[in-house]
Amino acid sequence: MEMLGRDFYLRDTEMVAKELLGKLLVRRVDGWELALEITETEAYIGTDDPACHAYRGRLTDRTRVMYGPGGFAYIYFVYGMHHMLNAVTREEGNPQAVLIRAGLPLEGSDAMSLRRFGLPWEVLPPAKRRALSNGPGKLCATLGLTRKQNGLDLTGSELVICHGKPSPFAVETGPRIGIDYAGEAAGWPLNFRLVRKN
DNA sequence: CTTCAGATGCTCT
DNA sequence: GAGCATCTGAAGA
Repeated sequence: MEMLGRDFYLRDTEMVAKELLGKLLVRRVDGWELALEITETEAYIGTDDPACHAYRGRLTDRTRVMYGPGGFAYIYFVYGMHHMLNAVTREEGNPQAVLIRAGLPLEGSDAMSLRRFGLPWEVLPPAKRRALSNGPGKLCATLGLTRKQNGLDLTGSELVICHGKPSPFAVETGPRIGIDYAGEAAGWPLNFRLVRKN
């Protein structure tokens, strides 16, 4: 599978968020190659977005990666126990990012299952199979992503995004999740979900 | 299926 | 010290 190049990320964040749907998120760790199809994303569009960590130009150690060029991983820690994975977008100095909220295991599901539950994929009940990567915190736990991976180059090798198999799907748009503090901006239609028809 | 509380620690004021 | 881009299990309907 061909990896997305830097230019993919140096564009309009909303467009990148939509186009990341159906792409393959590939994580190489402990000799494994894990891959998920991205099924939900969310755009955080910079200094004028009250929900964005870089709102009003806030620049701290945590948000620093967002101020660099697109195509790098912005991974942060919330709620005392969960990590969130974002793909930084736009050019250097324009702090925007796409939160990867969910995916479907496509490769290495056995390794993912062992990492999360200590059980092989074959014996996982359907509910636990779904729980591997149907939320942003779960996805990071399953792929072994923590703040140690913050700043990884998405055009490198440990964590990359590739073109998926061509397969038609629809895109559903909705409000962003879990950011009520952002007021009206929570309702901006910047959440995108991949929906495949039957 | 739904709601709900508690967990837990880093980040910024 | 307050709040957070969440998850889980338990309980009810």
